[in-house]
Amino acid sequence: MAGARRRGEELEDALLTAAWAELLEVGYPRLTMENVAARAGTSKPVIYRRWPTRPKLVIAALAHNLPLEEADIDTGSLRGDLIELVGRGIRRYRGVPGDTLPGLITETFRDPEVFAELRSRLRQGEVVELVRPTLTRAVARGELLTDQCGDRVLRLPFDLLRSETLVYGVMVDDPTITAIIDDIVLPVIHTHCGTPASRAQTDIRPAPERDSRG
Amino acid sequence: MAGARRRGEELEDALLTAAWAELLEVGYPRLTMENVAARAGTSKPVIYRRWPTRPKLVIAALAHNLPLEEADIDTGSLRGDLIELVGRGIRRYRGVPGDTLPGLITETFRDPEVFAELRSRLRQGEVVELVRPTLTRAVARGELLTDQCGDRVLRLPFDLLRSETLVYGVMVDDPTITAIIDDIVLPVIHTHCGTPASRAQTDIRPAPERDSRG
DNA sequence: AAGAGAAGATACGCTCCGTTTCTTAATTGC
DNA sequence: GCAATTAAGAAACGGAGCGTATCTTCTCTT
Repeated sequence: MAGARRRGEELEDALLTAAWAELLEVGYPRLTMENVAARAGTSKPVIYRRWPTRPKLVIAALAHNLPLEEADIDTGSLRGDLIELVGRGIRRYRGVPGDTLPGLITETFRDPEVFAELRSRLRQGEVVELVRPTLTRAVARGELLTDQCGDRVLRLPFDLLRSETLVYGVMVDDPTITAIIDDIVLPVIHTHCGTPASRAQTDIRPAPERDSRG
Repeated sequence: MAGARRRGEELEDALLTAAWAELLEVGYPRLTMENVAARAGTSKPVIYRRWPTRPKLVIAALAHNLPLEEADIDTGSLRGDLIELVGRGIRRYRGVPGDTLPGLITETFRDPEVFAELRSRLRQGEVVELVRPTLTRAVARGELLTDQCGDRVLRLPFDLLRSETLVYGVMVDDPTITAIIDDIVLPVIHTHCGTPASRAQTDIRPAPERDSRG
Protein backbone atom coordinates (compact mmCIF):
# COMPACT_ATOMS: atom_id res chain seq x y z
CA MET A 1 0.00 0.00 0.00
CA ALA A 2 2.03 2.86 1.35
CA GLY A 3 5.05 3.40 -0.77
CA ALA A 4 7.13 3.82 2.39
CA ARG A 5 9.37 0.78 2.37
CA ARG A 6 11.56 0.31 5.44
CA ARG A 7 15.11 -0.92 5.33
CA GLY A 8 18.09 -1.78 7.46
CA GLU A 9 17.95 -1.10 11.14
CA GLU A 10 14.47 0.37 11.11
CA LEU A 11 13.05 -2.76 9.56
CA GLU A 12 15.05 -5.03 11.80
CA ASP A 13 13.79 -3.20 14.86
CA ALA A 14 10.23 -3.55 13.66
CA LEU A 15 10.70 -7.30 13.20
CA LEU A 16 12.28 -7.87 16.58
CA THR A 17 9.67 -5.72 18.28
CA ALA A 18 6.94 -7.65 16.52
CA ALA A 19 8.50 -10.96 17.54
CA TRP A 20 8.71 -9.74 21.12
CA ALA A 21 5.09 -8.59 21.16
CA GLU A 22 4.02 -11.88 19.68
CA LEU A 23 6.01 -13.73 22.29
CA LEU A 24 4.31 -11.87 25.11
CA GLU A 25 0.88 -12.20 23.57
CA VAL A 26 0.61 -15.79 22.43
CA GLY A 27 3.70 -17.41 23.94
CA TYR A 28 6.47 -19.29 22.29
CA PRO A 29 4.70 -22.40 21.07
CA ARG A 30 2.16 -20.35 19.16
CA LEU A 31 4.51 -17.76 17.80
CA THR A 32 4.57 -18.22 14.03
CA MET A 33 6.82 -16.61 11.48
CA GLU A 34 3.76 -15.70 9.48
CA ASN A 35 2.21 -13.77 12.35
CA VAL A 36 5.42 -12.00 13.26
CA ALA A 37 5.78 -10.89 9.67
CA ALA A 38 2.17 -9.75 9.54
CA ARG A 39 2.50 -7.83 12.78
CA ALA A 40 5.58 -6.08 11.46
CA GLY A 41 3.69 -5.27 8.29
CA THR A 42 5.90 -7.37 6.05
CA SER A 43 6.29 -10.98 4.95
CA LYS A 44 8.22 -14.09 5.86
CA PRO A 45 11.14 -13.90 3.45
CA VAL A 46 12.14 -10.62 5.04
CA ILE A 47 12.54 -12.47 8.30
CA TYR A 48 14.32 -15.43 6.78
CA ARG A 49 16.84 -13.15 5.11
CA ARG A 50 17.98 -12.23 8.62
CA TRP A 51 17.39 -15.26 10.83
CA PRO A 52 17.45 -18.76 9.44
CA THR A 53 15.12 -20.37 11.97
CA ARG A 54 12.39 -19.57 14.42
CA PRO A 55 14.52 -20.11 17.56
CA LYS A 56 17.18 -17.78 16.24
CA LEU A 57 14.63 -15.09 15.61
CA VAL A 58 13.30 -15.44 19.14
CA ILE A 59 16.79 -15.39 20.59
CA ALA A 60 17.47 -12.19 18.70
CA ALA A 61 14.22 -10.76 20.03
CA LEU A 62 15.25 -11.67 23.56
CA ALA A 63 18.63 -10.05 23.12
CA HIS A 64 16.97 -6.98 21.68
CA ASN A 65 14.48 -6.60 24.49
CA LEU A 66 16.43 -7.82 27.50
CA PRO A 67 19.46 -5.56 27.73
CA LEU A 68 22.27 -6.72 29.95
CA GLU A 69 22.31 -5.24 33.41
CA GLU A 70 25.33 -3.39 34.51
CA ALA A 71 27.39 -4.80 37.27
CA ASP A 72 27.37 -2.03 39.77
CA ILE A 73 26.12 -3.53 42.96
CA ASP A 74 27.28 -2.61 46.43
CA THR A 75 24.57 -2.39 49.04
CA GLY A 76 26.97 -2.58 51.95
CA SER A 77 26.31 -6.18 52.95
CA LEU A 78 26.67 -9.63 51.44
CA ARG A 79 23.02 -10.36 51.99
CA GLY A 80 21.91 -7.13 50.38
CA ASP A 81 24.21 -7.66 47.41
CA LEU A 82 22.91 -11.15 46.81
CA ILE A 83 19.28 -10.11 47.02
CA GLU A 84 19.93 -7.27 44.62
CA LEU A 85 21.87 -9.52 42.27
CA VAL A 86 19.19 -12.16 42.10
CA GLY A 87 16.50 -9.52 41.95
CA ARG A 88 18.09 -8.01 38.88
CA GLY A 89 18.40 -11.40 37.30
CA ILE A 90 14.73 -12.05 37.77
CA ARG A 91 13.46 -8.59 36.99
CA ARG A 92 15.19 -8.90 33.67
CA TYR A 93 12.64 -11.52 32.76
CA ARG A 94 9.57 -9.86 34.14
CA GLY A 95 7.05 -9.78 31.36
CA VAL A 96 8.47 -12.89 29.77
CA PRO A 97 5.77 -15.56 29.86
CA GLY A 98 6.62 -18.57 31.94
CA ASP A 99 6.73 -20.92 29.01
CA THR A 100 9.00 -18.89 26.76
CA LEU A 101 12.35 -20.01 28.05
CA PRO A 102 11.54 -23.68 28.45
CA GLY A 103 10.02 -23.51 24.99
CA LEU A 104 13.19 -22.09 23.58
CA ILE A 105 15.32 -24.60 25.34
CA THR A 106 13.34 -27.46 23.95
CA GLU A 107 13.11 -26.26 20.44
CA THR A 108 16.76 -25.47 20.32
CA PHE A 109 17.77 -28.88 21.53
CA ARG A 110 17.56 -29.87 17.90
CA ASP A 111 20.26 -27.42 16.97
CA PRO A 112 23.27 -27.60 19.30
CA GLU A 113 24.66 -24.34 18.04
CA VAL A 114 21.52 -22.41 18.82
CA PHE A 115 21.22 -24.17 22.13
CA ALA A 116 24.73 -23.16 23.12
CA GLU A 117 23.93 -19.60 22.20
CA LEU A 118 20.80 -19.57 24.29
CA ARG A 119 22.54 -21.19 27.20
CA SER A 120 25.33 -18.67 27.22
CA ARG A 121 22.75 -15.91 26.98
CA LEU A 122 20.92 -17.34 29.95
CA ARG A 123 24.14 -17.36 31.86
CA GLN A 124 24.86 -13.77 30.91
CA GLY A 125 21.34 -12.82 31.87
CA GLU A 126 21.86 -14.32 35.22
CA VAL A 127 25.11 -12.51 35.67
CA VAL A 128 26.50 -15.51 37.47
CA GLU A 129 29.98 -14.17 36.95
CA LEU A 130 29.08 -11.40 39.35
CA VAL A 131 28.67 -13.69 42.32
CA ARG A 132 32.39 -14.15 42.85
CA PRO A 133 33.08 -10.39 43.01
CA THR A 134 30.22 -10.15 45.48
CA LEU A 135 31.96 -12.68 47.69
CA THR A 136 35.24 -10.86 47.26
CA ARG A 137 33.66 -7.65 48.48
CA ALA A 138 32.21 -9.52 51.43
CA VAL A 139 35.70 -10.71 52.31
CA ALA A 140 36.95 -7.12 52.13
CA ARG A 141 34.17 -6.10 54.51
CA GLY A 142 35.11 -8.88 56.89
CA GLU A 143 31.87 -10.77 56.39
CA LEU A 144 33.60 -13.84 54.98
CA LEU A 145 36.99 -15.43 55.45
CA THR A 146 37.52 -16.32 51.79
CA ASP A 147 35.87 -16.09 48.39
CA GLN A 148 37.14 -19.51 47.35
CA CYS A 149 34.34 -21.91 46.60
CA GLY A 150 33.23 -24.12 43.77
CA ASP A 151 31.19 -23.23 40.73
CA ARG A 152 28.16 -24.99 42.03
CA VAL A 153 28.02 -22.67 45.01
CA LEU A 154 28.29 -19.66 42.73
CA ARG A 155 25.57 -20.98 40.48
CA LEU A 156 23.32 -21.84 43.39
CA PRO A 157 21.13 -18.74 43.54
CA PHE A 158 20.40 -18.88 39.84
CA ASP A 159 19.89 -22.60 39.77
CA LEU A 160 17.24 -22.17 42.43
CA LEU A 161 15.72 -19.31 40.52
CA ARG A 162 15.41 -21.53 37.51
CA SER A 163 13.63 -24.18 39.50
CA GLU A 164 10.94 -21.63 40.22
CA THR A 165 10.74 -20.03 36.81
CA LEU A 166 11.66 -22.67 34.27
CA VAL A 167 10.36 -25.79 35.90
CA TYR A 168 7.34 -24.51 37.70
CA GLY A 169 6.58 -21.65 35.35
CA VAL A 170 6.10 -19.28 38.25
CA MET A 171 7.21 -15.69 38.47
CA VAL A 172 9.39 -15.06 41.49
CA ASP A 173 8.43 -12.29 43.88
CA ASP A 174 10.58 -10.43 46.40
CA PRO A 175 9.74 -12.51 49.47
CA THR A 176 10.72 -15.62 47.55
CA ILE A 177 14.04 -14.09 46.61
CA THR A 178 14.68 -13.19 50.23
CA ALA A 179 13.76 -16.70 51.32
CA ILE A 180 16.08 -18.27 48.77
CA ILE A 181 18.97 -16.09 49.89
CA ASP A 182 18.37 -16.42 53.62
CA ASP A 183 17.36 -20.05 53.84
CA ILE A 184 19.60 -21.62 51.25
CA VAL A 185 22.28 -19.45 49.70
CA LEU A 186 23.73 -17.70 52.73
CA PRO A 187 24.03 -20.88 54.82
CA VAL A 188 25.91 -22.57 51.99
CA ILE A 189 28.22 -19.63 51.42
CA HIS A 190 28.96 -19.36 55.10
CA THR A 191 29.73 -23.04 55.25
CA HIS A 192 32.19 -22.81 52.38
CA CYS A 193 33.66 -19.38 52.88
CA GLY A 194 33.71 -19.18 56.62
CA THR A 195 32.02 -16.75 58.97
CA PRO A 196 33.51 -14.74 61.77
CA ALA A 197 31.78 -16.37 64.73
CA SER A 198 30.27 -13.19 66.12
CA ARG A 199 28.41 -12.44 62.90
CA ALA A 200 27.08 -15.90 62.29
CA GLN A 201 24.16 -15.35 64.62
CA THR A 202 22.84 -12.28 62.92
CA ASP A 203 23.46 -13.19 59.31
CA ILE A 204 22.02 -16.66 59.16
CA ARG A 205 18.37 -16.90 59.95
CA PRO A 206 16.76 -20.27 59.53
CA ALA A 207 13.34 -18.71 59.92
CA PRO A 208 10.07 -20.45 59.17
CA GLU A 209 10.20 -20.64 55.42
CA ARG A 210 7.67 -19.20 53.07
CA ASP A 211 6.72 -20.96 49.89
CA SER A 212 5.23 -19.04 47.02
CA ARG A 213 4.08 -22.07 45.13
CA GLY A 214 0.76 -23.85 45.59
CA MET B 1 0.07 -59.34 6.43
CA ALA B 2 -0.12 -61.93 9.19
CA GLY B 3 -3.69 -62.56 10.15
CA ALA B 4 -2.63 -62.26 13.80
CA ARG B 5 -4.31 -59.07 14.94
CA ARG B 6 -3.46 -57.93 18.44
CA ARG B 7 -5.93 -56.42 20.86
CA GLY B 8 -6.31 -54.98 24.34
CA GLU B 9 -3.35 -55.05 26.67
CA GLU B 10 -1.01 -56.80 24.29
CA LEU B 11 -1.50 -54.09 21.68
CA GLU B 12 -1.26 -51.32 24.23
CA ASP B 13 2.01 -52.69 25.52
CA ALA B 14 3.38 -52.85 22.00
CA LEU B 15 2.43 -49.22 21.42
CA LEU B 16 3.94 -47.95 24.66
CA THR B 17 7.07 -49.97 24.10
CA ALA B 18 7.36 -48.59 20.59
CA ALA B 19 6.86 -45.05 21.85
CA TRP B 20 9.55 -45.61 24.44
CA ALA B 21 12.00 -47.04 21.93
CA GLU B 22 11.29 -44.13 19.61
CA LEU B 23 11.86 -41.71 22.45
CA LEU B 24 15.25 -43.22 23.22
CA GLU B 25 16.26 -43.44 19.60
CA VAL B 26 15.29 -40.12 18.05
CA GLY B 27 14.31 -38.04 21.08
CA TYR B 28 11.13 -36.24 21.83
CA PRO B 29 11.08 -33.53 19.18
CA ARG B 30 11.42 -36.06 16.40
CA LEU B 31 9.10 -38.65 17.77
CA THR B 32 6.17 -38.84 15.37
CA MET B 33 2.90 -40.66 15.78
CA GLU B 34 3.43 -42.17 12.36
CA ASN B 35 6.75 -43.71 13.32
CA VAL B 36 5.52 -45.02 16.63
CA ALA B 37 2.64 -46.69 14.84
CA ALA B 38 4.95 -48.12 12.22
CA ARG B 39 7.36 -49.43 14.85
CA ALA B 40 4.51 -51.11 16.64
CA GLY B 41 3.40 -52.59 13.35
CA THR B 42 0.12 -50.76 13.26
CA SER B 43 -1.28 -47.38 12.25
CA LYS B 44 -2.07 -44.01 13.76
CA PRO B 45 -5.78 -44.37 14.49
CA VAL B 46 -4.97 -47.25 16.81
CA ILE B 47 -2.89 -44.82 18.84
CA TYR B 48 -5.42 -42.03 18.73
CA ARG B 49 -8.15 -44.35 19.99
CA ARG B 50 -6.15 -44.56 23.22
CA TRP B 51 -4.31 -41.25 23.65
CA PRO B 52 -5.68 -38.03 22.22
CA THR B 53 -2.39 -36.21 21.76
CA ARG B 54 1.31 -36.80 21.38
CA PRO B 55 2.26 -35.57 24.86
CA LYS B 56 -0.28 -37.87 26.46
CA LEU B 57 1.11 -40.81 24.59
CA VAL B 58 4.63 -39.98 25.73
CA ILE B 59 3.51 -39.50 29.31
CA ALA B 60 1.87 -42.90 29.19
CA ALA B 61 5.08 -44.34 27.81
CA LEU B 62 7.05 -42.76 30.65
CA ALA B 63 4.66 -44.15 33.22
CA HIS B 64 4.88 -47.55 31.58
CA ASN B 65 8.65 -47.63 31.51
CA LEU B 66 9.61 -45.77 34.68
CA PRO B 67 8.08 -47.69 37.55
CA LEU B 68 7.95 -45.95 40.89
CA GLU B 69 10.74 -46.76 43.28
CA GLU B 70 9.90 -48.17 46.63
CA ALA B 71 10.62 -46.11 49.68
CA ASP B 72 12.83 -48.40 51.68
CA ILE B 73 15.97 -46.48 52.39
CA ASP B 74 18.03 -46.72 55.55
CA THR B 75 21.77 -46.71 55.06
CA GLY B 76 22.53 -45.83 58.65
CA SER B 77 23.42 -42.18 58.12
CA LEU B 78 21.75 -39.04 56.92
CA ARG B 79 24.39 -38.52 54.28
CA GLY B 80 24.08 -42.06 52.99
CA ASP B 81 20.30 -41.85 52.91
CA LEU B 82 20.33 -38.62 50.94
CA ILE B 83 22.84 -39.90 48.41
CA GLU B 84 20.80 -43.05 47.94
CA LEU B 85 17.57 -41.07 47.67
CA VAL B 86 18.90 -38.73 45.03
CA GLY B 87 20.68 -41.57 43.29
CA ARG B 88 17.42 -43.45 42.92
CA GLY B 89 15.70 -40.36 41.64
CA ILE B 90 18.29 -39.93 38.96
CA ARG B 91 18.75 -43.58 38.10
CA ARG B 92 15.09 -43.68 37.35
CA TYR B 93 15.76 -41.50 34.37
CA ARG B 94 18.90 -43.13 33.14
CA GLY B 95 18.39 -43.86 29.50
CA VAL B 96 15.99 -40.99 29.10
CA PRO B 97 17.53 -38.58 26.63
CA GLY B 98 18.34 -35.19 28.02
CA ASP B 99 15.83 -33.41 25.86
CA THR B 100 12.83 -35.60 26.61
CA LEU B 101 11.60 -33.98 29.79
CA PRO B 102 12.13 -30.37 28.72
CA GLY B 103 10.46 -31.29 25.45
CA LEU B 104 7.49 -32.68 27.25
CA ILE B 105 7.27 -29.70 29.53
CA THR B 106 7.22 -27.32 26.63
CA GLU B 107 4.77 -29.19 24.52
CA THR B 108 2.44 -29.65 27.41
CA PHE B 109 2.44 -26.00 28.33
CA ARG B 110 -0.32 -25.71 25.80
CA ASP B 111 -2.49 -28.08 27.72
CA PRO B 112 -2.63 -27.26 31.44
CA GLU B 113 -4.17 -30.59 32.31
CA VAL B 114 -1.41 -32.58 30.69
CA PHE B 115 1.18 -30.27 32.20
CA ALA B 116 -0.20 -30.80 35.69
CA GLU B 117 -0.10 -34.53 35.12
CA LEU B 118 3.51 -34.44 34.01
CA ARG B 119 4.51 -32.20 36.86
CA SER B 120 2.95 -34.43 39.47
CA ARG B 121 4.62 -37.40 37.82
CA LEU B 122 7.96 -35.64 38.01
CA ARG B 123 7.41 -35.01 41.67
CA GLN B 124 6.52 -38.62 42.28
CA GLY B 125 9.57 -39.69 40.37
CA GLU B 126 11.70 -37.56 42.54
CA VAL B 127 10.17 -38.99 45.67
CA VAL B 128 10.49 -35.62 47.34
CA GLU B 129 8.02 -36.73 49.95
CA LEU B 130 10.67 -39.14 51.18
CA VAL B 131 13.05 -36.42 52.28
CA ARG B 132 11.13 -35.57 55.43
CA PRO B 133 11.12 -39.17 56.71
CA THR B 134 14.85 -39.23 55.99
CA LEU B 135 15.30 -36.22 58.26
CA THR B 136 13.07 -37.81 60.88
CA ARG B 137 15.26 -40.90 60.92
CA ALA B 138 18.32 -38.68 61.26
CA VAL B 139 16.74 -37.07 64.31
CA ALA B 140 16.12 -40.52 65.78
CA ARG B 141 19.79 -41.36 65.23
CA GLY B 142 20.83 -38.15 66.91
CA GLU B 143 22.28 -36.63 63.76
CA LEU B 144 19.86 -33.73 63.77
CA LEU B 145 18.00 -31.81 66.43
CA THR B 146 14.74 -31.50 64.49
CA ASP B 147 13.15 -32.44 61.19
CA GLN B 148 11.26 -29.16 60.96
CA CYS B 149 12.22 -27.16 57.92
CA GLY B 150 10.52 -25.54 54.98
CA ASP B 151 9.48 -27.11 51.71
CA ARG B 152 12.24 -25.40 49.83
CA VAL B 153 14.84 -27.20 51.90
CA LEU B 154 13.14 -30.51 51.24
CA ARG B 155 12.96 -29.82 47.53
CA LEU B 156 16.55 -28.66 47.40
CA PRO B 157 18.29 -31.87 46.29
CA PHE B 158 15.84 -32.41 43.48
CA ASP B 159 15.79 -28.79 42.41
CA LEU B 160 19.55 -28.99 42.02
CA LEU B 161 19.24 -32.24 40.15
CA ARG B 162 16.89 -30.60 37.72
CA SER B 163 19.35 -27.81 37.09
CA GLU B 164 21.78 -30.42 35.86
CA THR B 165 19.38 -32.58 33.92
CA LEU B 166 16.63 -30.34 32.64
CA VAL B 167 18.46 -27.11 32.09
CA TYR B 168 21.85 -28.31 31.08
CA GLY B 169 20.73 -31.60 29.57
CA VAL B 170 23.50 -33.45 31.33
CA MET B 171 23.24 -36.86 32.92
CA VAL B 172 24.28 -36.77 36.55
CA ASP B 173 26.95 -39.20 37.72
CA ASP B 174 27.74 -40.41 41.22
CA PRO B 175 30.49 -37.91 42.07
CA THR B 176 28.12 -35.10 41.15
CA ILE B 177 25.46 -36.49 43.42
CA THR B 178 27.95 -36.70 46.25
CA ALA B 179 29.11 -33.16 45.60
CA ILE B 180 25.53 -31.86 45.61
CA ILE B 181 24.78 -33.56 48.89
CA ASP B 182 28.04 -32.66 50.63
CA ASP B 183 28.54 -29.15 49.36
CA ILE B 184 24.99 -27.85 49.27
CA VAL B 185 22.31 -30.03 50.79
CA LEU B 186 23.90 -31.11 54.05
CA PRO B 187 25.09 -27.63 55.01
CA VAL B 188 21.60 -26.29 54.50
CA ILE B 189 19.96 -29.08 56.43
CA HIS B 190 22.39 -28.66 59.28
CA THR B 191 21.72 -24.96 59.36
CA HIS B 192 17.99 -25.47 59.58
CA CYS B 193 17.73 -28.61 61.61
CA GLY B 194 20.66 -28.19 63.94
CA THR B 195 23.72 -30.33 64.45
CA PRO B 196 25.13 -31.74 67.65
CA ALA B 197 28.39 -29.82 67.86
CA SER B 198 30.66 -32.85 68.09
CA ARG B 199 29.38 -34.27 64.83
CA ALA B 200 29.42 -31.09 62.82
CA GLN B 201 33.11 -31.46 62.06
CA THR B 202 32.82 -34.87 60.46
CA ASP B 203 29.52 -34.48 58.64
CA ILE B 204 30.05 -31.20 56.87
CA ARG B 205 32.88 -31.14 54.46
CA PRO B 206 33.31 -28.03 52.40
CA ALA B 207 35.86 -29.77 50.27
CA PRO B 208 37.19 -28.46 46.98
CA GLU B 209 34.19 -28.90 44.77
CA ARG B 210 34.08 -30.94 41.63
CA ASP B 211 32.02 -29.83 38.68
CA SER B 212 30.89 -32.27 36.08
CA ARG B 213 29.85 -29.71 33.54
CA GLY B 214 32.11 -28.09 30.95
C1' DA C 1 19.68 7.85 -15.45
C1' DA C 2 20.92 3.03 -14.78
C1' DG C 3 21.72 -0.86 -12.24
C1' DA C 4 22.22 -3.41 -7.91
C1' DG C 5 20.05 -5.00 -4.02
C1' DA C 6 16.64 -5.73 -0.99
C1' DA C 7 11.40 -5.34 0.22
C1' DG C 8 7.21 -7.35 -0.12
C1' DA C 9 3.67 -10.49 -2.03
C1' DT C 10 2.40 -14.98 -3.38
C1' DA C 11 2.70 -19.59 -3.80
C1' DC C 12 4.94 -23.94 -3.16
C1' DG C 13 6.86 -28.37 -1.10
C1' DC C 14 7.36 -30.62 2.99
C1' DT C 15 6.38 -32.64 7.50
C1' DC C 16 3.47 -33.90 10.90
C1' DC C 17 -0.70 -33.63 13.67
C1' DG C 18 -5.19 -35.32 14.34
C1' DT C 19 -9.42 -37.08 11.66
C1' DT C 20 -12.19 -39.63 8.50
C1' DT C 21 -13.48 -43.51 5.84
C1' DC C 22 -13.53 -48.05 4.77
C1' DT C 23 -12.27 -52.90 4.91
C1' DT C 24 -11.30 -56.88 7.62
C1' DA C 25 -10.37 -59.61 11.57
C1' DA C 26 -11.44 -60.89 16.34
C1' DT C 27 -14.68 -61.17 20.06
C1' DT C 28 -19.13 -61.53 22.04
C1' DG C 29 -23.85 -63.14 22.51
C1' DC C 30 -27.31 -66.17 21.19
C1' DG D 1 -21.65 -72.51 15.25
C1' DC D 2 -23.27 -68.22 13.43
C1' DA D 3 -24.72 -63.46 13.42
C1' DA D 4 -23.72 -58.99 15.48
C1' DT D 5 -20.68 -55.96 17.51
C1' DT D 6 -16.38 -54.07 18.28
C1' DA D 7 -11.99 -52.74 17.22
C1' DA D 8 -7.64 -53.31 14.10
C1' DG D 9 -5.37 -51.77 10.29
C1' DA D 10 -4.74 -49.20 5.84
C1' DA D 11 -5.10 -45.16 3.26
C1' DA D 12 -6.12 -40.73 2.45
C1' DC D 13 -7.35 -36.03 3.82
C1' DG D 14 -7.47 -31.19 5.78
C1' DG D 15 -4.96 -27.96 8.23
C1' DA D 16 -1.08 -25.69 10.39
C1' DG D 17 3.35 -24.08 10.04
C1' DC D 18 8.26 -24.15 8.60
C1' DG D 19 11.45 -22.82 5.32
C1' DT D 20 12.13 -21.82 0.12
C1' DA D 21 11.49 -20.04 -4.55
C1' DT D 22 9.76 -16.77 -7.78
C1' DC D 23 8.68 -12.47 -9.22
C1' DT D 24 7.55 -7.66 -9.03
C1' DT D 25 8.52 -3.16 -7.12
C1' DC D 26 10.73 0.12 -4.52
C1' DT D 27 15.02 2.54 -2.86
C1' DC D 28 19.59 3.46 -2.57
C1' DT D 29 23.98 3.96 -4.81
C1' DT D 30 27.07 5.64 -8.38
